[in-house]
Order: sequence, then structure tokens, then C-alpha cells
Amino acid sequence: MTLNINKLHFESDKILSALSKIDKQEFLNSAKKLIFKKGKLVFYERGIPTGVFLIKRGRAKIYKTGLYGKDQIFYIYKRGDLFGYHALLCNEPYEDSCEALEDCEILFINKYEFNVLLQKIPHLKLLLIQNMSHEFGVLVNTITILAQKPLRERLALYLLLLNERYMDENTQEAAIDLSREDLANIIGTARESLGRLLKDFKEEELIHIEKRIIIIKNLKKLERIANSKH
Amino acid sequence: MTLNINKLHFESDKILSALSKIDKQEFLNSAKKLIFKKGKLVFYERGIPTGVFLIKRGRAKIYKTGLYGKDQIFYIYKRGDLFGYHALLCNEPYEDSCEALEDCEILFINKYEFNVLLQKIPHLKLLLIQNMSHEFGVLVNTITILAQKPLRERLALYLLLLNERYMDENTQEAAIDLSREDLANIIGTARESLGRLLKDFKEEELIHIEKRIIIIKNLKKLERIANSKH
DNA sequence: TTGTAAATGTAACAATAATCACATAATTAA
DNA sequence: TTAATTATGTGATTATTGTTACATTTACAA
Repeated sequence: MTLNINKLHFESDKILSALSKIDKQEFLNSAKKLIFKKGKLVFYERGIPTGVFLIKRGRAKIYKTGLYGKDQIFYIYKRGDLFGYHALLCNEPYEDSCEALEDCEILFINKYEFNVLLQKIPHLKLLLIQNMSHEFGVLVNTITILAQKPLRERLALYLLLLNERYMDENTQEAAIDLSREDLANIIGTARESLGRLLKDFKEEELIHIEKRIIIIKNLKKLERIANSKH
Repeated sequence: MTLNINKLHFESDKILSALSKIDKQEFLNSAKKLIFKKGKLVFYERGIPTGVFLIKRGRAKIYKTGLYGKDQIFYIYKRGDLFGYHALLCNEPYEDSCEALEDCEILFINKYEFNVLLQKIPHLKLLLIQNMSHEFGVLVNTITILAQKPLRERLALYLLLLNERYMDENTQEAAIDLSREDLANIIGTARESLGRLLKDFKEEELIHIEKRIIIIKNLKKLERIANSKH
């Protein structure tokens, strides 16, 4: 199981970017701009879906609240990502929650408009099918990693994934800006265990830490750790 | 997080059963019957998808091979379930493998025929979208359970799920017939740890064990364990 | 700016589950 | 049927990770 980081990416930006210029415009015309301040909920478990979302600025986490407030974070959405369509499409309440990690500018397309778009743009239906099929594979990989990889390898692997999620489009430099709590909830461990490991990684000069910000110094070595056969 | 077992079911039988009689016939007409002996691979990781599958008789597991042969099993498909369409629909190699747990009779619809069906039966496209949306929620729940629930609760929960998967359609009685290895690979633990827990469950009169077969004796109590807030 | 609350770091300790080593039982193939 | 292989059970030991308790730092709001 040599892990390709691609197999952990939802690629939720591909839906919109694959539309023709005209279809894309049609899509954007149906949207309404919303602002979510850092920490605000975009949607929440057991809530009834009312539409889909497209991030213009900022990042948001999707997660599931476990017992005693220990959340499980599945993914970090960023600029360009379309999300929130699963629960809408299967007519079920949300299974997960979404919270803004930073101040976010989000385009919202309501249920009715989205259905109209699905009718008007047949290609959109196909793109959704393709994307959800891909997501299935990603989640399957996530399960295997969380269930089988030891903590150290999981951390290395998710740092690589987050490196992409926090990459600046212009400078191509990444600074992972997450609370320790959130990072622990991504790799599925306790905050304290994460802290110990981060200290190790720092001492091994794999990462640089400045306050809460993590910058990757040695990508190759992290890849080797992420893929080691324990 | 009170867990509804429904939220762990793929409901892969709903796709075909939701089609009209005519569409269903059309679908079945495109199929070719295949026999897979117990232990045979239906498809495998990194293989190129060539079609979709529908189980008529028997059960099959989908899983991902981890490191050192420790597999992670995601689901047990049974009679009526349609599967194997994810990789086909996103044009990617299989992310997981599928193996017959018993002698299986499986209907196979090849890629070309399946695409024809998707064109001919618009409702099929919608049903796939709905089902994959639902599956997303299931996988998200699976991740949370594997990452957060202690072993004992995980075992209780999965026994309940398997109780449905191994329910006889006629007698409404279930006998879970899996190797200890497979069961361990479902709940994400070592074979030995599973064995010890099964012994506990047996002593607590929650289950009855006869050879490899597990029969649930006290469903209510298992539900309580599965949902306990550790 | 400054006080307050929230987030993070750290060390000792505990618990859970994995691993190892081997006995025993159950299948399977000759 | 019987030998051989595979699956399962069991106890001792170890490793990993979680928990607890508290110090320290950082962020935020008045």
C-alpha cells in the first residue's frame, strides 16, 4: 500500500472547473454570496439540507461530533471546492457538520436552484457522479489509514495532505494553520499525543513550528515515514 | 452520537429495487451470469474496472489490503446488492478488492452495456447519485466509529450490523458466518484481541458461539454496549 | 493595554490493545 | 481416513496511546 496523496483528495474543485464557461456562468448566476466568520457553522449534523456551497475565500472543516466533544474531521475545504451536496442529493439530514476555520466567503445555491441547474446542465449530473465515485475511494483509504497506520505515520501522511490544502496559490508556499485540537481530530488522536509527536518531528528537523503554524522542512523524509511499512 | 444501524448500511439493494418493472427487466437483460467460488476475487485493487456486479446468491467482502496482509474490510455485500460501480464511474482503477465469502452467483453488466443503460434509463443515474450520497454518510460514520469507539463497543456495533447482513430472508434468523480473521479485519483489531472479547461476550450471554458461527442472544444489551458513552 | 479565557506544552501514570509463542481444533486435499 | 494445512484459543509480555494534572503561553475582548 504505497500511498498516493491524490487518493486522499476529494478534488471537490474539479466539478466547477470542468464545466464549460457558459455552464459555469449559469451556475454562478444562481449563487448568493454569504459570509461566515471564523468558527461559524455552515451546516450541522441532523440539520435539513437547503442547498450547496462553493468556497470563494477561506477554509472550512467537515467533521462529525463524537462522544464528549471529540470530533472527527474528514476534510478541509478550500477556495474552489463545492460541497454539501451529499445530504441534499439523498434527501437525508446532514451526517456531518461544517465549520469555518477562517473568515469565509461562500457562494450558496439553494436546493431549488440546484435542481434547476441539474436539469439545465446534464454534464453537471455526470460530474457529480464522477466526483462522488472518487470520494468513495478517498474515504475507503481514509478508513484503512486510520484503522491500520500507527500514529507517527498518520501524522506524517496528513501533514503532506495539509501541505497541499494550505498551499498559497501564488507563492506555492504552505503554512499549516490549524489548532492542535483540530489537527489531533484529523489524525484521530489525543491533543497531548499529537504534541509529543510534533516535538519529535521538530527535533528531527522535518518541520518548523512557529506558534500554531507548521511548515514542512523535509518533504521527502515525511513521505518516507508516511509510507514506511512499520 | 446515538447510532442508528441504518447509518452503516450501504443500501446497495435499493438501486435495482427502485427501478420500474420494465427498467429492471432491461437491466437484467444486459447481464451475464457468473459463478465465483468461495475465496475467488471478483475484482482487485489497481485493476481496471470492466463492469458492475449484482449478487444473486452468496456473500462477498470488499476490502483494502493493508501492509503485511492485514486487510481492512468495509462491507459485506449480499443477495440483491449492486456494486463495483464507483471505480467504473470515475474512470479510476479499483481502490478496493472484492472476494467471494461463499460460493456466489453474480450478474455482470459490462462497461458498455452499463453506459447504454445509463442513457436508456435516466432514473438509474439519479438512483446512483442518491445511493452514493448515502454511502458518503455511511463511510463518514465508519471513520468516526473506527477512530473513536473502543474495541468492545465497535464489536457490539458490528455484530448488530452483521446480524442484518446474515439474516435469512425466510426464517428471519441470523447466523454470522465469518472467519475470526475477517471479523477482526472488519472491526479493525488483531485476531487475538477479538477472540478474547468474543469470549467475554459469550460469558455475558450476549452471543452464542458454535464453531466459527456467531448467533446473537441479547440484541438489546448489545445495542446498549454499542451506544455506551464510554 | 491589560485582564481573562482559551490553547498549548509537559511529565507521570494508566489502560488498552498488539505482539509473541505456542497449544489445540477444524478443514481440506490426497 | 489420515496427514497436512489452516484456523482458532490462550497466557505472558510489551508497546502504544490515552488520561490526568498542572504550568505556561497565546489570543481576544473590554
